[in-house]
Amino acid sequence: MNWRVDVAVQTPAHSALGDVLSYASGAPVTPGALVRVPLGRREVLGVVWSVHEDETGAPAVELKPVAAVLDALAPLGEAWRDLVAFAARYYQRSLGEIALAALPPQLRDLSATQLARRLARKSAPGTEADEGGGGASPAMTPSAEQAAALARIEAEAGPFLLFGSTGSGKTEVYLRAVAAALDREPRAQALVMVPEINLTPQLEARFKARFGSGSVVSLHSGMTNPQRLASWLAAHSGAARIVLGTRMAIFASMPHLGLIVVDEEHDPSYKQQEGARYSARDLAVWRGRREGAKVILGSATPSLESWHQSRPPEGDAPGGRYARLGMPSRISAGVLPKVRLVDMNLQPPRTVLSAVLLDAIGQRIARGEQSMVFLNRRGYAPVLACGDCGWKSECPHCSAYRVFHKIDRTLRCHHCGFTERVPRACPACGNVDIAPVGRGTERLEEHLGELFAAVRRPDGGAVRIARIDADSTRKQGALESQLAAVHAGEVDVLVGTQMIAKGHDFRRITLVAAINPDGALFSGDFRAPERLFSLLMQSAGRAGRDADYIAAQGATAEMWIQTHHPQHPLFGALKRHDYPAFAEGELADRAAAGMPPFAYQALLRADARTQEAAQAYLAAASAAAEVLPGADQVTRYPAVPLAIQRVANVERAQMLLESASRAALQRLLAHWQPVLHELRRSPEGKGVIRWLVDVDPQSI
DNA sequence: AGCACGCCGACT
DNA sequence: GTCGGCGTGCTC
Repeated sequence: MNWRVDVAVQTPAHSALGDVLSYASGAPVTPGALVRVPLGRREVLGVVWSVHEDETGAPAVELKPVAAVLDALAPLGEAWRDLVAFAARYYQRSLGEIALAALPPQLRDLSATQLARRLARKSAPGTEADEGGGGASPAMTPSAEQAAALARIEAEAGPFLLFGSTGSGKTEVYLRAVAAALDREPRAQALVMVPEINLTPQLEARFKARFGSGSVVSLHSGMTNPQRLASWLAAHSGAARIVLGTRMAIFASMPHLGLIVVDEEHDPSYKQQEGARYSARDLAVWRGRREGAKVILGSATPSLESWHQSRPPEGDAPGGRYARLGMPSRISAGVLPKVRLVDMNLQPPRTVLSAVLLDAIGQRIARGEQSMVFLNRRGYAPVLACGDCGWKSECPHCSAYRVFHKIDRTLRCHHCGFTERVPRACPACGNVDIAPVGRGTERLEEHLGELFAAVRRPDGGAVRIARIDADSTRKQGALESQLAAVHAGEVDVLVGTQMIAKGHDFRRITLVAAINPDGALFSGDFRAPERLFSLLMQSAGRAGRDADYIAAQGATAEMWIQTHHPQHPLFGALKRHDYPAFAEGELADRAAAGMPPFAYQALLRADARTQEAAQAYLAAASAAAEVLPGADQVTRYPAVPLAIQRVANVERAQMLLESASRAALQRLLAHWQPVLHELRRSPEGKGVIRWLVDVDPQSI
């Protein structure tokens, strides 16, 4: 008897190959099994998607046989395959691309015997770590708010939006919800996701302290391939009861999944920005429903999508699909920091740091407290310019300026990476008087150093200023050691990008300042205010985390914001720490303008040698979409260049699709896919390097 | 995506 | 005379 085995292999999103490739097998193979199959001249890893009995015996086309079945490993479950299939369909990618990306990379290079050997070694006695559960650290008594949230999580199906301000103890709720889920069923597993790799170590420590280290594994791209494989295998076998990870972890194979937690669910990093552009948060909700696992989305500043989805019923209008659990009180520090706005219109022109803010920082230094100054732009200056001829440090390959990095005297393009030494004189006219324009964290650090040069700390020492951004933390372990220095009190003023605003628990910081956040207020990107509000709330949350310290010092934690628009409603809501008010305002605007979450969007992007070629492709694609199913309910906007039109000598253009009906948009996209593929081969597709579809784009 | 084949410039 | 540039084409 012969079988035809349909296998998902890593075929690119827009190759002419179908979703699955068929192979011959002399024995039946279980769907979900991992196999090695010949593809062209090489042999690749694949996932068996379906198996058909081949009754004819003599097939029309000769199929190549399956090379090997990795039968040491249990086949991937139906629920996992459904998740992969859904993600592939929804985000317009090939099945194999998602399926293979969801597996640990090392699995691709392992033969059947190598894998079997590895698994045998893993299950050998002596390698088992301590059992989870028993060595659990004692938990504190939950607050009334935490207890109420947990009771609803226990009683209702969810999904839940846990809306808790910074310091309200969301992590304790996660820990207890995980404990409850694991107790409910002896084999149950929990998946806990965080937005950034940097945030995994402290969370991992808390979970290991509570549940024992043997049952907790991590899954993120900062791990080595062998580590990732080990974690993945532990999750797949059920040995790991708890998986902590970044967005990639949403595809972890967890046969007994009972709970999914998405911490900081509003964070943009849950949306993958290259390759398959999936949202791990949205997939978490889908996966939870498919597998009967509870889902908890947690945030102090939820995404407007989740906030809207969790709206309570009002009059005869039904509520959203999520249950909203509010935890407004801050337990780790008595009061939220006081928000102070500095009206920069009243400051001398071109002021970087206002006198009042400098004074406030100076007072902190005098008291031995720490301050954090935050500017979302790394480098010394965003542009270098010639005063004589008007030359600017443009990148020759991109439509952007190269950033001046004084520390190594380079001009660096933050888009394509092109780096040169800073010229001694203007490359255009030879003038030696070329000057930095604007400021980044490097320059701010230098500037603060000059301003506080004469100031002494209480112990008589000089003021210590440190900077944390992508440049200062490039080396392995650099972030950890710099954070440790801040914690140890070895820093008085910390300068940094948004990297320092996220999650890190600085105990001794009593002042946080945003130097220049105005850019996002009137940005073309409709989500910019939402991101700014969230960032400022999170930054504010960094101040005064150590309640005992604050109380003992009689200090007040403060969040300072320098702005030219102190009357802006965003700042009004921020002053009151009133996310709901901010959200209602934004949602009203979005509803009026017919934007998400009241509409669904997708982008078609084309990259080409010339802008004309990119736009011609998009225009042809738009014209072809006219007659497709769903087109009558989908608005197609004209093709436009991207904000940064050219990167690494590639011209980029995009086109927005929008619909009040997610189904209609999906229908159109599904029918569009083959057309887009074909169009690339036609004259209209001449010069197009690549195209891609981004469903539910993060920014447009 | 890989990995081939295939047809035109500067080097041992 | 070869090494190698990346343009098109194919992979069950």
